[in-house]
Amino acid sequence: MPKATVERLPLYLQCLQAIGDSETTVSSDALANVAGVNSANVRKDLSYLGSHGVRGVGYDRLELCAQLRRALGLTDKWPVVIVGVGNLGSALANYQGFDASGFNVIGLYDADPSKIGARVDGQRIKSMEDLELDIKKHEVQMAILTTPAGAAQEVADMLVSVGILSILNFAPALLKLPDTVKCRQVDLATELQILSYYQASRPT
Amino acid sequence: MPKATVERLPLYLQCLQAIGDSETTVSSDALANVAGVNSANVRKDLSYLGSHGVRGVGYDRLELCAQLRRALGLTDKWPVVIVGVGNLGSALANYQGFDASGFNVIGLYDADPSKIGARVDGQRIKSMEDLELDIKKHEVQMAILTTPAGAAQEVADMLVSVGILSILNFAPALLKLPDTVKCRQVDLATELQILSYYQASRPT
DNA sequence: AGCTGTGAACATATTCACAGCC
DNA sequence: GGCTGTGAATATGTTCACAGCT
Repeated sequence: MPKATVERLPLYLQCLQAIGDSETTVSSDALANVAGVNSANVRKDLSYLGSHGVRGVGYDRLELCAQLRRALGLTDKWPVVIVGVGNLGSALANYQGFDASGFNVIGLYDADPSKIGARVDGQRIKSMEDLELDIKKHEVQMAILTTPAGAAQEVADMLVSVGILSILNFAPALLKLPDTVKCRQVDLATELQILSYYQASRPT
Repeated sequence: MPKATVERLPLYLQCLQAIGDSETTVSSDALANVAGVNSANVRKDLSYLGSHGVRGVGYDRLELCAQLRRALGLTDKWPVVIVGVGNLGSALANYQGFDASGFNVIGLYDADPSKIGARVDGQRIKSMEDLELDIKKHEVQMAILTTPAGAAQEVADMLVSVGILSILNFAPALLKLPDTVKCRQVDLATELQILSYYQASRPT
């Protein structure tokens, strides 16, 4: 499946949720409008799912949701860990959508001893030693990294060494990782700077 | 300038910062290695800056930084507002890199009266009324949206009505905006789901 | 010798346009 | 009539490969 398509599938899922129960069937046009995408593009994307939309009608909403979930590998919930429980880690830990999105936060971890034992969204913050043990025990493969920039590489190395294969990195640091590990970077400065470009080059 | 190039410029800037004072000159190869990009791609990207690298030598590090900044419209600091001061908004407000990235957080705002007056990173949380006034007064064009999903659209509409032209949206909600307004969406569920796809389809 | 800048080749992604089916 | 699925056309992006400068 093309990379560009993969990156749009979650959007479609989100749009279908937004459309809600009202419609039992959804056309590529309707989905395209909500998603802000060309409708031919939507159809081509969905055709990779081996989806069978009905000509003259559209796609069955629930079936399409199920197909998107299956394609994204969301049939079972992925266990994930959150490493670094500052404001950002806490914010993510409090996010109520993990379950609906297909994920299960099995633990929160921090290197700061004074934080250990505190509760965030009902979960006890655990130590970095616990992190290693938990990853191995639950065969966790995905981690969310919300440590300070300075600690990110070191923590990432440890995560990789105990079996983590996907990292969602919110720390403003470029990680050097083996190419067996997939990483996505979310960076505030980067996003603002991209907006700045378009802002600055706006016709006035 | 191509969209793909624009989205890489901040990365180059970050890489140059990471390379630091040690080198006075940087080759496209060196930059490519740090950034994880093909070196021809780097050269082509930089050629859009009208950059003058020196054959046989490379690019002058400081000059290149300056050119990247200029191209991204970061010559003056953009004033930005943060709307919604929950954990996420607080986390972003505490980010120490705004200044170095080219931005200046002029205020934090929340709709919850019980939060108003509290301090985050030295700034007093202000009301939504203040938000409108401040945007107009300081001619703010960029906003970071960190409200709950339910409030995002309403707040966005207000921001647009008082002159905001770029929104960085962290709320898990799809905003409907006039196409004069540029928006970038940062979504936890989306990022995890993309990772899930590659995780699930990994050769085992 | 070492590096940039860039045309040409290739690869990926998007959109059009329409046949085919309900 | 309305919508899907998709080949063909177009647009965008990446990489190669090398001439040209220092």
